[in-house]
Amino acid sequence: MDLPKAYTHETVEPKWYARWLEWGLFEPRGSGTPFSMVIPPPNVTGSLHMGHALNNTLQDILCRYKRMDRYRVLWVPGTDHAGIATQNVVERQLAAEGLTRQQIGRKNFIERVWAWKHQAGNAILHQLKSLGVSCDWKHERFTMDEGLSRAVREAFVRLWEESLLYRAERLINWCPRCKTALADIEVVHEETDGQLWHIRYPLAEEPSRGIVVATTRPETMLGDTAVAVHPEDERYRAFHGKKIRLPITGRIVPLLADPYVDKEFGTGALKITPGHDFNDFEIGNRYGLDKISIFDADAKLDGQAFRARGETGDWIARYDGKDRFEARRMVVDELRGGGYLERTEPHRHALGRCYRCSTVVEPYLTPQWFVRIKPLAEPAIEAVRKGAIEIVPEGWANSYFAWMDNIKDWCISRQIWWGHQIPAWYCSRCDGNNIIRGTMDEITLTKEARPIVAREAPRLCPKCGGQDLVQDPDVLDTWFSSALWPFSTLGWPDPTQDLKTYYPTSTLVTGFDILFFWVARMIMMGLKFMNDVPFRDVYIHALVRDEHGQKMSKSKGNVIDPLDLMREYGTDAFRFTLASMAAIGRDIRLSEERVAGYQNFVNKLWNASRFVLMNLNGNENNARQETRALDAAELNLPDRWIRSRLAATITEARTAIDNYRFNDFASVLYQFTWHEFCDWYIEMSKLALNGAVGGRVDQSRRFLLEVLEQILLLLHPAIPFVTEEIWQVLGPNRPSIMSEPYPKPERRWTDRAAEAEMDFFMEAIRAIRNLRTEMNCPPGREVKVVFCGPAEDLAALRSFEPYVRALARVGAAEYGGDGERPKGAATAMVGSVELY
RNA sequence: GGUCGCAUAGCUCAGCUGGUUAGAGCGCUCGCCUCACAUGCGAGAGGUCGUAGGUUCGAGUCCUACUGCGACCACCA
Repeated sequence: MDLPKAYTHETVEPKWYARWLEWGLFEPRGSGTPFSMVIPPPNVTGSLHMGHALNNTLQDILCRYKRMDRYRVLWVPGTDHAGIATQNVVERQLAAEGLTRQQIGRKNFIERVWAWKHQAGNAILHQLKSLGVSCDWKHERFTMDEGLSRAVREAFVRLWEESLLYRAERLINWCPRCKTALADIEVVHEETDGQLWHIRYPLAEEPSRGIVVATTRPETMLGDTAVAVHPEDERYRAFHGKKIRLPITGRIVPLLADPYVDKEFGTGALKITPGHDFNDFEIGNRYGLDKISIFDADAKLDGQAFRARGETGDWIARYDGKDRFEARRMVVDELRGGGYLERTEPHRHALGRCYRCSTVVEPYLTPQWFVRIKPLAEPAIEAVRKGAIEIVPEGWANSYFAWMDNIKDWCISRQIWWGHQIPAWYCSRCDGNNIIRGTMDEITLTKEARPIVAREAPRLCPKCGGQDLVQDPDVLDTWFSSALWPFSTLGWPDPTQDLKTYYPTSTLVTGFDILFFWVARMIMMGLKFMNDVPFRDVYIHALVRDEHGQKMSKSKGNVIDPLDLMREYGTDAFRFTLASMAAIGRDIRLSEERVAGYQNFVNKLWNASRFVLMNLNGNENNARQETRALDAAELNLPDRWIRSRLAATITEARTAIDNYRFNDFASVLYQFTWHEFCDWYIEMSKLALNGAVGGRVDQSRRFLLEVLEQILLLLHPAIPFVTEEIWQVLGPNRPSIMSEPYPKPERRWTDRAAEAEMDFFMEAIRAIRNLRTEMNCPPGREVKVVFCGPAEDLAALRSFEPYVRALARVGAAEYGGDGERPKGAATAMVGSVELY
């Protein structure tokens, strides 16, 4: 029964993690109230970063606490297939071999992604394990597991059957690099310095007159089908009803008067490109304008788009195949050459970029699948408004409402290969003209194609009995499967015991960056398919920044690898740091010094434990119940005090964690452990153990052990490894600390009189030490102290004299009878301190 | 453009529903290798709580404006 002089996290951490697994301690146990959480599934492509570390540390603290507190805890881990991100990774590998996915074909490509997933995809889970997370690995799921894929198909089909899903040609955000549609929230708007080009469009009838439009995207004029002005704009009243002949294309377009146009902006005249601008699209719909899609999927000019309309001219050949930015330069040059470019001015505006690859997105007219979202959003809004779901900190509820109130239909189809292929098929016989076969096995579907939606591939066309059915080549947005995560991981659509027991889950811990991507959608889908919220509480934690408050990013080179910190300072120190800085609603500025500071705390706990251990004689455990039940009358003051303080600490720690105040939790325990238990209680216990203050020595030993064990139990959720290590040395061969109940304060422990008395004595000791320092008294040198004050206080001090002697190095004490001194003010009672 | 958040010791931050001398960690100063711990012990310096008003018996804590940061949302070409 001994602790090594130094704590070695390198060997202790893996040892205990392996044993916890072996003992099945992460699996739900007992018959307590269920407490369940699902992990925000990290991307299979990911590696552990600070965000994951914080997110999972907080979840683990909750789980370990609840588990010890006798809840039946299930924490479901897993990973997300991360469609575009993963596809990009594997495509890059192919590129290194000089290949493209198109060259190897869809089937081979998907096999290749799976191979990659099996080989490298679970790295992040191993990293999570080294963080100590106590999730139930037997429940591990992957969003493309067979079970979860079935859930995805089921959800899709049900939405379709209830007309909450439709396929239609709409203007969507298109990433020309990923070559897929994106949902609105997958577009990151970025303020960018651009230009505003003022272009003169001549009237068809009188080319000498014209109207000047202002645009940030001159190349889109090739797709213009109208010009609009405000109906009450006096400048343009004379133009109403006129036709305009566009430069370059020579296309004749109408001039519209529409109040949407802002008279103040630019020239007050707006070119309308319904095929490449969301507003123009709306206007186009109102006036029945042609929507010309001037680009292909690569955002290169598509000559066919013009030829198909019967347009002619050598400009078509000139622009055909040109990239959109090249086209812009060409258009500007050509306009300038033709005298159409009136002027340009610098203009700052928000540019949309792909959230995966930062390519400037292109509004693009294509057939896509959409979720009709309003009917799903309404109950989801209600759930938060009525408190069925509580968002912490509540400020985020505002963002949630703002987004949900203005939510637009969700584009869920993606033109990539890695993901859940859409469970819709098309009949070659019925729909032949709408199915365009490309090279290899690629097909393209027109907007008129009529999908047959089914859970499993149909053998025959239900209409004509045809056998040649092709599946929709698109896959679903990754977030579609994530939205089902809280119930798909529990076995849905089967009515499993897990679902019954653990749904709705208790708490979701996540970052605000995926509030809309994920949280909002889980709420909508949970309510839709489970008729109940997916979780009761949503705890939204902050971002981990560097010590200067900068976002960590590879490009800035300020990324701190959590694994490095864990290796250097120990996982417990790292976890405790994260917890202690996780104040509600505030970003975390992580500095390495801070972690080092908490490593000292771990070390302090270790050494305090060594002290306790070396003072035990082996019989203490037998009498623990007795110790806990002892009456105040049987105890000396320090014992009464520490027990009372312990009770208060337990209450505060529980309250903190119950309210997701992880920083309070950490701070309360730090304070108690170091500054009450170590600084005072242990120091005073030395006298008791030496027999210098009377009382029973065995009782003092038991008290030391008892309080230390309570400290270990309290701290375990935050620093699981070192607490288990000490726990096991204190009681060899006993069950894991994880299976112990979380401390509860007993009413009799609270002893306000003892606390007041100790405060008084501690103040006296500090006053003496203070005076010693002021008079430059060497630390080892004993002094004589004269106390003056009310007789009652003097008597109290006299009873405490052995402690005063030891803790303030007092060799002799005198008690003068100055009744004038204020009662209870210990500092004032220290009349004089002198060398003797 | 809209919404929200933050401004408290040198640094990073607590301070929840307004109430005794505003706290912590790190850093700093001084003195100590005191038999658990120098990853330590003891003592100490350091803050007109962003600015200006207001509510109140009383405000870092509530209200208003301003300044400075930051975030999110957004179709003004």
